[in-house]
Amino acid sequence: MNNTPVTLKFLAEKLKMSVSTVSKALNNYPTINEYTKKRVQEMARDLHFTPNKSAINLKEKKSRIIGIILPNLLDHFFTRSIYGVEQFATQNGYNVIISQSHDDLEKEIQSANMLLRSRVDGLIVAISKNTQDFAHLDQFENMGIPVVYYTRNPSFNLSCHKVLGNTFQGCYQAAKFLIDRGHKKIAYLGGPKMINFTHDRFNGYINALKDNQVPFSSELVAYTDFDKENTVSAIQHLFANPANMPTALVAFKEPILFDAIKYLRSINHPNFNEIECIGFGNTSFISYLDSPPIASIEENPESVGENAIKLLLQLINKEIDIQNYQKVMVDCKLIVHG
Amino acid sequence: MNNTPVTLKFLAEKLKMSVSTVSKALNNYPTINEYTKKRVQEMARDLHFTPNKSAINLKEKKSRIIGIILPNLLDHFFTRSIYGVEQFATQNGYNVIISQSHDDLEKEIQSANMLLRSRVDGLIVAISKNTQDFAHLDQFENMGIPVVYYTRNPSFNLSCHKVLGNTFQGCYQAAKFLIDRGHKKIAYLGGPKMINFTHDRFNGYINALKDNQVPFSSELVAYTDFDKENTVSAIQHLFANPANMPTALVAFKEPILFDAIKYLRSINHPNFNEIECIGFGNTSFISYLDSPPIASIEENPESVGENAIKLLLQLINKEIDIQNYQKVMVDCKLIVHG
DNA sequence: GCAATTATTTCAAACGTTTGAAATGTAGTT
DNA sequence: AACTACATTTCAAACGTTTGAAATAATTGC
Repeated sequence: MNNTPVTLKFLAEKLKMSVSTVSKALNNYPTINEYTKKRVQEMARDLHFTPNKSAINLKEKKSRIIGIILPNLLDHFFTRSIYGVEQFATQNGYNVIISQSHDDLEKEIQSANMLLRSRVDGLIVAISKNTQDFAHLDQFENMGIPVVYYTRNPSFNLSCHKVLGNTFQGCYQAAKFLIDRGHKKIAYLGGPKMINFTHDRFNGYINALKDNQVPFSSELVAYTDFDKENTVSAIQHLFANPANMPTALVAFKEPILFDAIKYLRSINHPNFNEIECIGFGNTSFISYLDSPPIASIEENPESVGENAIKLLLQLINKEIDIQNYQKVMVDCKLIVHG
Repeated sequence: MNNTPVTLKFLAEKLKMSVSTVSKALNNYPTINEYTKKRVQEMARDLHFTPNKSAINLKEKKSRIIGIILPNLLDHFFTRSIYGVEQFATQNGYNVIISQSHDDLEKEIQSANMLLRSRVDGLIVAISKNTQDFAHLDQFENMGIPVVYYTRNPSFNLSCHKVLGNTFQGCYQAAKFLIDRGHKKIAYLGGPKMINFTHDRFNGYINALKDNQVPFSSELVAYTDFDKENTVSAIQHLFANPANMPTALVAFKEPILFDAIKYLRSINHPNFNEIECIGFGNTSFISYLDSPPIASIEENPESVGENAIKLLLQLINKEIDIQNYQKVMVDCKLIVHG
């Protein structure tokens, strides 16, 4: 359609004034005559002038873009957390570029590099499950671009900003809830050991037992990655000893909890109807299950996202020194169903 | 950390050569001496030179960014379609900015404007459910930036590029499947009438009946938006007449199908166990349901996304004229469960 | 030893914007 | 008429990159 792009220069020529006047008029400089402003703004509107962000970025040395790297968009935790980020970012004039690592380090490095080239003003990242080396992410801080790790983070590393679900508290609460309902044999089905917070969740479980004088039994603890067969054998392990049969179950994440429930039903477990289960998640699908968990540990992903972007913006605006490493915990909430 | 940013100029000063030599060396120009290239590339690596994309975009007049606008990221159809887009875009050196409209026109306009300012090279969009006016999207084509509508599109408008699920074929196939299993009373639970393809799905249903000499009854058709109560009253309507009781159901989308199943079970519908259902979707949660649909209409979102980006890249590369409006249909596949 | 080639490097302008400093215009005072 | 004091506009450089044209250096042939 249009051959000549509508730039400040183009507007300036049309209006027979200088480029700077046009620029200042559009940016509402007080030194520009009101009538001039009106003329410029009308012409800009009529000709559909759209400022070129690349040019602005180049001049301003900032992009007003926040990068997000996360494993995938199929997990509702992540999509819900994005909601929190986007909401708050947009309100503050920032845009968001989302990049999926598909839990693959190579892809994560690619994403990081492209976001670096795009000169994002800050980065929010949930690392892939096999990220051990952080050179690709450290680059950002080396260039003065703040990075906030959220959820999945390098647990051993204290020299980075973190926003985490308080997964300890969530798991504690769940176990406590089951104890209060009279359960003495509460099984714990943990997640992949390489995910950093697997340990925190287990500690929440253990501490709830301890604080309430419920004896711990290692027979009642098993781990699984997200693989179905793996989950089944973990469950078989948990329900193996008739003398030590669980009456309740806390699971690392809802899909594996559902797998567990499904398995117990499929083998016609004698106490199936009495077993009370809780998992991390709280998906809307629960309402469609016939044997739903008694409660869910709601991780408040939107809030995690919002806290991450809030912290990031404070770092970008230098309200917090980039070296003054922060750790923010977002509490979980137990949602009792039915 | 670093005070002076590592730019071409900085490298040039370090190496005591001109900016252009450095640039050409990094871009592997044949006129540059091999030894020089090596020196430059090493220095660039050692100093972690990262080309500034804004500067390149400005010079090249293209961003190598594809914009996507879609209603939300909570619907797996959309997240799966993004997978297809991202995959193919990345392979071809493009990055993707995703923006959610939250099914709100105002937010969609904002997203469009920001993507326009970012000078995306192309746009893929699934419009919000109340987008009637397209000025904010037409801007792109006016600036020569191709737009591909996918899934949700302005149905009345032939002057735009479209990539659509062949929802007619999907629904036809589902109805045909049920007919072949001997059903004569197949109910149809449709989606919001303002979504453009609601009609196509209904037509698939109707045509399957017609082609197989199954009489049509308007009592067996009802519509719902995604609101639960609305769905329940639609279901009540479908199962109201004892003389015309459905034995099967085709639903617009799985969540509403699940609501339907749940309701029928809750009222202890006498034929509940015989009723066979099919919905659009195919989510992984189906495996956890006790009364799962007999089949799902898999819409192949990844393929829809991939077709959209393929078409878009052809338009960007001018392999297809921007005015030569294309319509691509992606077939659905019936997945029989169990 | 010098012109003719060829190889390699540098110059300079451009992309579209912002912004402090300088220039110009206008009105008010004396 | 000359001066000050503003109001308004323009100049010019800068941001980091690319690239054709021009300049320079190195090599070859005679």
